[in-house]
Amino acid sequence: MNLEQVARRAKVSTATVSRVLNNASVVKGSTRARVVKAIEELKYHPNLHARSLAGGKSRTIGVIASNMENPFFFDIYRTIESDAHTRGYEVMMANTDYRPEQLVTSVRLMIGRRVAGLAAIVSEMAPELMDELNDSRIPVVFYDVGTPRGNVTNIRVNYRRGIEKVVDYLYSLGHRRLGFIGHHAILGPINERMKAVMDAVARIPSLEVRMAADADTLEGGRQAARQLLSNGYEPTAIICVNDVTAVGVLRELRERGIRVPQDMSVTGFDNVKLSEFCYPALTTVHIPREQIGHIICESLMSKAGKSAVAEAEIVIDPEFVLRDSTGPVPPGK
Amino acid sequence: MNLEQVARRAKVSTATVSRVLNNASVVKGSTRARVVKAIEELKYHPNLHARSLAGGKSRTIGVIASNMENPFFFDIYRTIESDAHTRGYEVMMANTDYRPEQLVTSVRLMIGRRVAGLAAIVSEMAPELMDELNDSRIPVVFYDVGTPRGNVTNIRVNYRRGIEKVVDYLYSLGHRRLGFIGHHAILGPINERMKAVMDAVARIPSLEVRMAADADTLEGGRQAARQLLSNGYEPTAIICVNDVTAVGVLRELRERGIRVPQDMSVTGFDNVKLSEFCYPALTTVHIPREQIGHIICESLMSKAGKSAVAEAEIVIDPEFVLRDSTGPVPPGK
DNA sequence: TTAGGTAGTGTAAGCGCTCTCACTAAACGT
DNA sequence: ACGTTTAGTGAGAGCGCTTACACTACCTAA
Repeated sequence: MNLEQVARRAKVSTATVSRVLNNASVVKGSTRARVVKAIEELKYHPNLHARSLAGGKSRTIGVIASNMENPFFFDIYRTIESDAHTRGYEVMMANTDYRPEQLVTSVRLMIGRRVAGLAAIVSEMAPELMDELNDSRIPVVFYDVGTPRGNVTNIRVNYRRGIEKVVDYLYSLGHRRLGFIGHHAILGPINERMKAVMDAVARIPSLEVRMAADADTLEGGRQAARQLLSNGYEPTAIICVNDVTAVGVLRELRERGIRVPQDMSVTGFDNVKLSEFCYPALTTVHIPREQIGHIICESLMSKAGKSAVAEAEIVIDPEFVLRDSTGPVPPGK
Repeated sequence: MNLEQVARRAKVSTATVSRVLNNASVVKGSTRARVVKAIEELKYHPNLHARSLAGGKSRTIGVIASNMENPFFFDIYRTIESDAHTRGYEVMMANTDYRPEQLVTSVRLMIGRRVAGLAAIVSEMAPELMDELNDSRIPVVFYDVGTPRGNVTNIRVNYRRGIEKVVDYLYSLGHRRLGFIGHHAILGPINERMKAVMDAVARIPSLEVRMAADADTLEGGRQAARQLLSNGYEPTAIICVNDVTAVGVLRELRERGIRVPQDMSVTGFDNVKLSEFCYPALTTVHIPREQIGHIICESLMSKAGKSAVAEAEIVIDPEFVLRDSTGPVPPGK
């Protein structure tokens, strides 16, 4: 089932069928009608591979994320998808599960598909990628990792500033022994995040912090909390790398009969919808995911034409969100 | 950057480069090494469109879901992806947001990409699709909707049975005035689900039920709860179409100072991970999402070769899961 | 010695499209 | 009457691969 069969049935050339498919206005009404009829009768579906091969373009943008299960990533993805659709682009998604090899595989897949643009919302990195991407000539946006290059734009959140806001607030409530719950992402910005926490804590001499990490899931947060609390360490507040793990932490604390926020304060990060719906609602830090999605699309789509780039690096300052999971340090602690 | 340039640099023909790319064992070691070197030096990435055009196959399977934001769909997706990868297939995802037109668009997209198999985990339907899919000759699995045909397998959950278990349990606790929270999915099985609820309730004369619906999100569940409780109707138990909306309902009840389960019982559906992590943990019905994913892959991949199908329709009986969000009807109600 | 493998490689015909260019016929201007 | 423009269509070259087939060495057996 191909163009030629449609052409034959409509008694036109393949060129004309192609014109009809691409809405070229040059086709006469009656001819167009014949072609459309043939297409429907034959239930013809153009081969997209042939199309992008011949056309040299794909009108598709690729989105790679570390963990689509976490609504943080999904929210960005959704915005990109919506923006892309309104501009007539398709979106292809890929998940890396925080695995650098999978990142490499996914990037190669996207390059192989000759995407018109590529967004990588990932925490992991593989050094060889930057070179490959650079001379693939594809417009690329990295969130959180990577370095700005010719065709590569970067968006990052001032994580350090966000953490400082959290730490300062907890300090003001009297907390001195803190815990930090991370997730497994050996390379890249999570280390930076750990470092951000360390630094934020180090600014204030009387503060103390211990860390634990597990998967970036509800269950992972719970496991990490178990780990953190298993060594006799008794923090009065737990800072979580994101909202999802924080909800896992809440669960573990409930299990142990530790009340939040009376006995223990907990903070999230991202301000995902779930953070308002869990109990208690999480004090967190808002990351403007829609804005990030829009910026990514804008950057990708505009770059698609020319190669001039307005800004190579965009930094976002996150906002502190106060809810119910934080309170004054319990008396006597 | 194409095969020919690689061939030139490695001083071989394009056929040989192609053989190397496809691991044909026929190539001599030294030749293969030259080609691999050239590929790396040129940072060559084969054009996947050309590949599947020439090869006539795509080694890609398509997955279409109503709402990837809901972990129910994502869990199935993940299983499919994992199974597919181990068999050397790629997966393409598409979201419909419960919109039938979007389903049609997505299916056409997948057909256009000549996917090796297609899984539609959707609640919506468009009648014209079944014909199109049928003579696309692509192996298809529908979850929850559609009708078995030549190349179309169906998987469905015995939703009716699941609801009956929930209703019976609530009845045994003394509940007589029920609420049902659905989501917007006008066509397809949600109506069936509404009907299943009606029927399950109708079996027991003393039972009464009212319905409300909104989006399939946390916020949607909350809105629907508001709607349900706004008319002076005072149910003692709320049955939710799934866990996500149930968590939204919990939030609204908390807001209103209605305690769960002391003042009101709430049930979910799906047994998504979140249902254990919210507070109180949800009484729900388990749908074996991994099993569903495996069945889908099995069906798609095995059918890829021959067209003989073992079973055209597979029905799964869901299991009741008792947790903390349900309790005896409050005294005096 | 020669016929017949076999291993390794090259040639070239597609795959199903898009798009440039050439062409025809009708409409126009002078 | 004639050239000139314009609208509509067709022919055919490519896009970057895969793969059937042809070919060249070299080896083996009778």
